[in-house]
Amino acid sequence: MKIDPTNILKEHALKHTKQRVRVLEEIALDTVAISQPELEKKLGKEIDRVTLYRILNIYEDKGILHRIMDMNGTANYAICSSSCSAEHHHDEHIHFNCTTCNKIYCLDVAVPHSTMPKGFTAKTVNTTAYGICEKCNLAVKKN
Amino acid sequence: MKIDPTNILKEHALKHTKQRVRVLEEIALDTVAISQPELEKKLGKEIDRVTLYRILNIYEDKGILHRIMDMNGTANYAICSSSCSAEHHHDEHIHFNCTTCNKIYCLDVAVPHSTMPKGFTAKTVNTTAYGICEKCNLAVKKN
DNA sequence: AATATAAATGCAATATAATTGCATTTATAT
DNA sequence: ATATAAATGCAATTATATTGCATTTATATT
Repeated sequence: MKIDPTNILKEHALKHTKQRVRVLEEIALDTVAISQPELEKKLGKEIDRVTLYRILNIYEDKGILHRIMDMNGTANYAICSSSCSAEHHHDEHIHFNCTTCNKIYCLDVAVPHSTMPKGFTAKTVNTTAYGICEKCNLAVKKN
Repeated sequence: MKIDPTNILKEHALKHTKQRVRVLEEIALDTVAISQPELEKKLGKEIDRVTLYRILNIYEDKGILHRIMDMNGTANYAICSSSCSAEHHHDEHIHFNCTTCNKIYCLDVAVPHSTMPKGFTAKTVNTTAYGICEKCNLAVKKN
């Protein structure tokens, strides 16, 4: 995914700081979502823990990133598709959480719709499939 | 939901202790999932924090409870339907997470199936809808 | 019913994660 | 060039989870 951090920050009226740029760069490196601890490990020397928290929060608020919780309650972040906004996260796609390598993929698969019971109004629907990802499936075959 | 703690414990070859019974009783009170902090608040006088963690973990392992993470990374617990086992959690239903009261409902709605991309093998699929639950929707209308 | 023993509990200590307050630094509008 | 409003980093705090170990408890056996 090719992103332009400077432009993203401008679009959302956020100050352009090197920490904010670095976070976006790091997350954009992979289409796979990256976890908070991984980010912290990668950026820990350059960016303070607290600052990282704050940057991730503001990015989520603005709809720049979206946050996916894995089964351990760890936050994972991925760049939102361009149609996201602060009001409405367009994260109605399927996440695939590999139980071997723990990576979270954003799958390009339509979310099947299901009707809610009477009285319940759904805003967003999130589907996460747990299983073995392509890479780990291949790794098993090799051994 | 009518459950028999003594029987459940026996079925899973778990020792019958008053703490374990209390946890099951408390969770069975409501069809809605209960969060770890809520449980802790309710049982904190009777059961030690650590013991509670351990009981919840063992119940999850055995397939007696299933754990649903809410968007804050907080664990919520609900009694598994009888078809659950240690090997295979039958949690292929839809959860509804109310963004107002934060409660998580286990909806009795079939999970729509979606096909995984080539190379990905899914074991379980979890769908969570976020929105306003029946109770909170009614509460709004009243005001 | 008494007792051996293996497991569960509770407490203290430790580890890990997240948040808050505040002084300093930095981006940007003028 | 500079004023100022915001972001950062650090220290301290608070919250959450885990580990080790002594004590208690459930249950199988006699």
